[in-house]
Amino acid sequence: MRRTPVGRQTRARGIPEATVARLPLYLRALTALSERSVPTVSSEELAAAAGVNSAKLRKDFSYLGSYGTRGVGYDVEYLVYQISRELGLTQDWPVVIVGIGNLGHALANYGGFASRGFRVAALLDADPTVVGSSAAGLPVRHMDELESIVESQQVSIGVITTPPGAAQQVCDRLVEAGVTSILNFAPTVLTVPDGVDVRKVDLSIELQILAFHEQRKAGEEPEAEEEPAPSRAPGPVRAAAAKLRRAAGGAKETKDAGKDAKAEPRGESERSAVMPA
Amino acid sequence: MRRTPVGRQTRARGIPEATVARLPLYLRALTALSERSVPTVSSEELAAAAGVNSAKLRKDFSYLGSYGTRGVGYDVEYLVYQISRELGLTQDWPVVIVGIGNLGHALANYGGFASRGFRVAALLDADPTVVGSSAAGLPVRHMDELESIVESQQVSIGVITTPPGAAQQVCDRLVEAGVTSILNFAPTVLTVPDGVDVRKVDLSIELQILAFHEQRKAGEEPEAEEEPAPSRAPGPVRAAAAKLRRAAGGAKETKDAGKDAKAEPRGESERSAVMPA
DNA sequence: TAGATTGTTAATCGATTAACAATC
DNA sequence: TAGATTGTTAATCGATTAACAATC
Repeated sequence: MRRTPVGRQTRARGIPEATVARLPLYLRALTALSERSVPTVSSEELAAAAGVNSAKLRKDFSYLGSYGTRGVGYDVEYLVYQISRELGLTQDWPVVIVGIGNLGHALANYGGFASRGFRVAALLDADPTVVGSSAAGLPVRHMDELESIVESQQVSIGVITTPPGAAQQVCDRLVEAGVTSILNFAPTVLTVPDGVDVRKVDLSIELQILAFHEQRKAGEEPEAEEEPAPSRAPGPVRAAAAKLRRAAGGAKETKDAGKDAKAEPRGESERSAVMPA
Repeated sequence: MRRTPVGRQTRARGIPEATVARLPLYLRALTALSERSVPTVSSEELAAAAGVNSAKLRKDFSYLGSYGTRGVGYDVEYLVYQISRELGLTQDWPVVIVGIGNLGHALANYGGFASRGFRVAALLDADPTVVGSSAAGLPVRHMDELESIVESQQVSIGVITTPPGAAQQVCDRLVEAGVTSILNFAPTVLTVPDGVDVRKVDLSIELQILAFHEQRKAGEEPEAEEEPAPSRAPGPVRAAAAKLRRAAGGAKETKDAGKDAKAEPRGESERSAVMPA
């Protein structure tokens, strides 16, 4: 259905985004099995290790091709290779990291990059007091060198770990220099031209989502006390009301403890809240 | 439809997970407007600032209640308050960070936490050479103190930034001590009992997803050269084949450049690849 | 062969989007 | 009033899941 008319050994294209986002999970689980020299694995076992359900895993794999053996399972090594290839991890990806603060340092040292074909081509910073220092055995170089590094090392992926104020400007320079994929850790929405991919990691978003659910675990009162009625008055009056409420502040909000006030295992969200059985 | 039978001013519960995940984006955009003293904003403007489309934003807000004014837009301050309240950010959330390496340091210093009601109650580490040092003005304390800190400070959220090998064990102790929400930065699938939420941030997954799309930008050949036919032989033979191919290694894979080989703007994925127009 | 497990179908569920009536 | 913009509907799209025929 999603599959393109299948020729002889042409595999389907148009792998769903949700599937792509899970391939790294499978790959990690498979790599662990491989290191333990486990030769084959069933969809049930692998799904458990990756924290998803087995029907989803089989469906996901079906987009890649028929790499399993009925009655037996999947060959671990073969699948590691196929998924790696599908993700593009069988080739070398030079990346630059821009903004070498705490987070830039952490990323430069992060083992998960190198082991997956990502090679830190350079660490860059605009601050002269940081330039010249070293992180993860690499020298921190000045932003001025960005263009020449991107060009000479054929860098197509940039990682932004600058303060939010500098992110768009850095992004523009990366794109101008030829980078076509950007991983943004700065809490800013980046604007990029067509053909450039941006993905974002916001360290506080996940925490906020946890707070949302945590809040619901707390308020179990069946008959909850009501919020003051939302004012129907126009803007300014509302704003004033908001300030008043905010001033009232810290008071724990119980309000309507609804049907899902109970801890709700969210299953596999896109963002992969993993709750294996 | 999703709405519970509506009483007088009871707002809907059961906000979709996808909506919850976007509330922090809206909140950030609104906070920026608030700092510029912008009094009201339309769904169109706010959507652009948050990097989503306006229909989605209005739909999202409709789950929270009717906080806009037709013909006018939304009162910025009022909406900041409502979203903060919905996310549970109007209360104080003490968190512990376990594992004070580079990433733990980065998180301890991360401004986005404090500004949203998250307070670092303690930094913990098992390594005696790290214990006693300080990060972000806080002393690093020994793991032994975990239980007493969680109890005395009523900590319900724990952040794990340990090496992968230690993560499950740390998780178990956190849960045992009373923590019911866990943000996991270690690349491991954590097992937790019902009622405990786990969210995961994997720094390399996003990079792998970028690589997947980057790979497709490169191979534009209309008639692509085929992959060697997937072997239909059983396990061991495949494994051998895989090893052979891997040895052949670095060679750039062009293979089937399918219909979506072109750079595909992914729109708003769950993981929020933001590509504003 | 009998047992195991894949790959696929089809039903269901949830999320996105355009369009527009309601209404400020 | 006329213009603007929300809140909601309904259609569409995409993702999940259980179930099972195919087949090792």
